Amino acid sequence: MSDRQRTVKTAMADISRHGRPKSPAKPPVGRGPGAGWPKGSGSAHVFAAIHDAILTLDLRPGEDLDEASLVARFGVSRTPIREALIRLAGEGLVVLLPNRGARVAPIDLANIRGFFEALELCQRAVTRWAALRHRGADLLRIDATMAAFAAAADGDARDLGDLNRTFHNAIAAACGNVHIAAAYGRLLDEGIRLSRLALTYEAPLQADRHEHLARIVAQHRRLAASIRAQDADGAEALAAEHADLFRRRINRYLSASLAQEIRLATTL
Amino acid sequence: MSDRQRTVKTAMADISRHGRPKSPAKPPVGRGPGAGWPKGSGSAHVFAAIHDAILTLDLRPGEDLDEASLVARFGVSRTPIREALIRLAGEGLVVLLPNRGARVAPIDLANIRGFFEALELCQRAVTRWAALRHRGADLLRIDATMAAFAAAADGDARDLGDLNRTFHNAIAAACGNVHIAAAYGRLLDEGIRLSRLALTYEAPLQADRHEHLARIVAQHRRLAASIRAQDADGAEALAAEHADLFRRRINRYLSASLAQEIRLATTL
DNA sequence: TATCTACACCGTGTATACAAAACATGTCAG
DNA sequence: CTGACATGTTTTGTATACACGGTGTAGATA
Repeated sequence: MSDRQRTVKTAMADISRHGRPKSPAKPPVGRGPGAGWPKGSGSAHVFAAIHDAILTLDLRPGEDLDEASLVARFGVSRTPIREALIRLAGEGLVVLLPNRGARVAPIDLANIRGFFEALELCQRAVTRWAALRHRGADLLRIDATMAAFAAAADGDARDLGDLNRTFHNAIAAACGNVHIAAAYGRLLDEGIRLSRLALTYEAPLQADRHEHLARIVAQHRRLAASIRAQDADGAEALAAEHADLFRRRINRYLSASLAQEIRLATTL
Repeated sequence: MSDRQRTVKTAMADISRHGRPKSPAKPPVGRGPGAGWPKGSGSAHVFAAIHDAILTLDLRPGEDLDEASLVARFGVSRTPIREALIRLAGEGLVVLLPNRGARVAPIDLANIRGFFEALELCQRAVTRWAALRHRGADLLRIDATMAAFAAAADGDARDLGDLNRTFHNAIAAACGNVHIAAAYGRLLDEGIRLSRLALTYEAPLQADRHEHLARIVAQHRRLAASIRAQDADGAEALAAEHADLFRRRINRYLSASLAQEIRLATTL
């Protein structure tokens, strides 16, 4: 077996170890034809599982994905695997190399400025429009997701990325512009990867972690309040500030890790 | 044969009548296994052909796409057809209905305001950043595509949509932000469909057509000049103005067609 | 006549078989 | 010893076979 296959299988095994995925990793009854998932759900399951694994970095950026390993892991044939990979490529999470397979989209740290630039632009737009156009149900969702994040932050949950994304997606759902909301959603996905990449360089229990979380929660609260008050300018300004907080945090971690690597490289 | 199949075949036959596609509609040698396109190109060809047909409205918005007809039309099996449809769905040009096939994404005139809003936002950003960050090769491409559009407009070419899109894509390529450029590219695609939809309601040789084209060409020229001069504010303002010109043109045609339809409906 | 149901047909989702391209390995010539 | 070439293996791209879900229709019943 080649090295490519091993890496994928290892990462997928990690999923099980972490308790993911929520849905069963294998079809209810067994293998073989006619014994799989209901009907159109095999491809959807594979897509969701790989999507999740990429966002959690269980499948690391740049890692090779060969179809044979995925077939073995998910117990479906190559057809739904390939469909899932194509869909993931459409979302920018996977890169397809003609005649040479697929790999997890690398995180382009060289152009990270462009990422934050796009994130700020979309976040400002989405938040402003949400303030202007939200409906009752939107506010309920925004408040609920905000509370979920705040509770998890209080409770010392380890990974707040998903909850933060859910909060901002709730705002995006209220903005009344599917085009920008879709682009924003992708940026949020990429942001989760960045955030978790930075976490790997972060000391597990950093000194200012609680302070930082409190700042995020406070900004979320002000964001939700200005949206509720239909204060477009205020919401947009807060969105920019919030994006900047994220940017500074990531940049801090990345430059710290860079310094660390330089230190390592020079002492060798 | 069902009605669904007939509609697709008719539209595809239109492609041949119009002289499209540029690449051969069938593999060089013939049908059957082992006689198709090189290797990974069958799917790519189908994707490009359907993509083109959707943008030209040869495949009309909302039209059903069944795999059997596409198989017959392109001479490849269902597998590359399905891959192409999935990719197109990823770009928002096709809608996949679980267990019930695919259809060309409808043009959502009800939310057209959101489209123009997103277009203006992305066009402003992309054009501003292009002014700030362009490189030499970018300017060459921008000028070349601008000249191509202007020449075609002078020469009374019938369909300037592609050339206009190429010009703005050249600007997007110079903006140094792949995230927003990608979102902008999709909006330009949808804009072409909108433009051609409006054209169907337009009298073939409208009185103010030349005046309108001259205005577009003039704006393109000023856009390129401000980008070259690295005048970010000027470029962004022009981008907004240019988007607004497009919006007003589409809205004019659409409300004219709406009035026409109401007139028709009330006289019946 | 209207409605409900059983059934057959059609089309999609998945599995698998086959072909071609890329990759690795080993051999031979220089 | 090095490099180029040939061959076998691996992996992807495509074709095809099969099974399930959805849909429409015909017949029965109220």
